[in-house]
Amino acid sequence: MAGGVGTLLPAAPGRGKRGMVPPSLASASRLDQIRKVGCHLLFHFGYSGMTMREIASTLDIKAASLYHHFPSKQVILFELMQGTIAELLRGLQEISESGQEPEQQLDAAVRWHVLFHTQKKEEAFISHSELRSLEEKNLRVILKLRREYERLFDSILKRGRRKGVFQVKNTSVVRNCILTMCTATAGWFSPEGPLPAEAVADEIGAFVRSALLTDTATPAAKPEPVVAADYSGS
Amino acid sequence: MAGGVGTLLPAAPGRGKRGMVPPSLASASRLDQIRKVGCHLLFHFGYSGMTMREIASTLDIKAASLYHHFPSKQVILFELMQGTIAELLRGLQEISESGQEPEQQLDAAVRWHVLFHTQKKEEAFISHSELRSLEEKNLRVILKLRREYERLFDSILKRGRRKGVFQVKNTSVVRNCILTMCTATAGWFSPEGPLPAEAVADEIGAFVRSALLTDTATPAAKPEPVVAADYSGS
DNA sequence: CCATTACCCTGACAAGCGTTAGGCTGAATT
DNA sequence: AATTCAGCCTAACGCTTGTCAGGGTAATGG
Repeated sequence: MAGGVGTLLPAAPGRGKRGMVPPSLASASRLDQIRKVGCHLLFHFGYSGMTMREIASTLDIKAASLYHHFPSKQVILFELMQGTIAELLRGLQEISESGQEPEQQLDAAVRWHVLFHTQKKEEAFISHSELRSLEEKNLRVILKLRREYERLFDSILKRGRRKGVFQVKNTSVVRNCILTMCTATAGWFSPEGPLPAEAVADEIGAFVRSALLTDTATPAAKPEPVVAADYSGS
Repeated sequence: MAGGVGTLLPAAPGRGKRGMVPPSLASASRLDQIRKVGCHLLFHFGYSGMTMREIASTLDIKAASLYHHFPSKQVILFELMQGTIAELLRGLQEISESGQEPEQQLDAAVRWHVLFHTQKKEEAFISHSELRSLEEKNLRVILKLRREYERLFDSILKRGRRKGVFQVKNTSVVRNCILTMCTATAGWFSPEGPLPAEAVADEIGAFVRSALLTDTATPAAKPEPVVAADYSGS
């Protein structure tokens, strides 16, 4: 990573024709191949920029054959988003049922969110950028999951505030700030970059901790000082 | 704001047919009308989801007539992005030429970025989400502006770190965190929400200050305590 | 009064879209 | 040996896309 913001590797105009099946998914089932290729194209071109014919040609089959596996283009998008967000939600549910203190839960939640968005960056990116492409019925399903996710996150923040360890003025502003910051890693993080996902998660975790923790709070399980030399903040 | 993440007001499928010219732009020049309507549609449907025919029908003219004002769809997008990012950049240039201390410059930069993205949310949102829709030549122009923006922001962070007032481990991670967090306000802020843009900018400013300032740093021009009662952070 | 210009129109073009109908093939199941 | 069925095909459907050529009309400026 470290560079710009990304999302533009295979340059929109001359997207490289015809079908060499990416060897990475040669062994997967056709269904998974379609999912994977669809995900890739959605990430790079968006829903209305992705075509069934391009999914097909990447897999060296014809567009019509896709309908043996999926009933429509919309369903490809919907299942991808549903699966992704549901998995993301399950992770947060586990954290919030862990019985830990709010400081540790916040740490874990941020870490989980960042690692998820850096390791499954395409799915994650799509799941928050293609809401507008969902048909109404599907949209309602996704928004419900999403609201539940925000609700859980908010409850961590609120418990921390009640306990006096978080400085949070407006819960939904702070929640939006934290979540969007973590979500955005899916846009700029690159696994080929100098920093591994773990390191990014650590740094963002420290960032959020410093931003929220009151000075009387226990420093949570802060793994290491934030700055190389000089100071160790908070 | 305060609710979900947004960007989905006019529900994709049944987007409300035919042309009532939005009265808000009845007096503008045709060129500006096209710009404005194009911006609106780009915001809601993305580049490949926006059609020339829909711009036209909103203005009660035919699609072909648009070509009297713009040579192509691509140019509508490009000019919009170019103008927006250039304006954003000018603001940051002024700040970084102000001769203030890094703490104040960071404050001002965050505030500028947030206010810009909340007040011109459509243009701003498009300018960072539609990079992938730019033709290569245009993309290079935009990326140049963008990199310059990041460079200026980085230099504020680095000066603050050298001075010992910012705790910044990895400059580009921290910069990406701050900028994407501020940028994302264009996605969830709503002028009809309970909080005015100013208040959001203040709260995010405080968030960033708390995250970055070392405990030896002067508390900058912090306008008010971060939490209602109990504590005043940093 | 004539010429120019700004602006919009009709009508069409080639290309591309998601999707469907119907048929072929070869392997698995009975 | 007969049947089923997954998986792919060709061919086409109706529609939408960006864009262009060419023509009209009303206002402007000499």
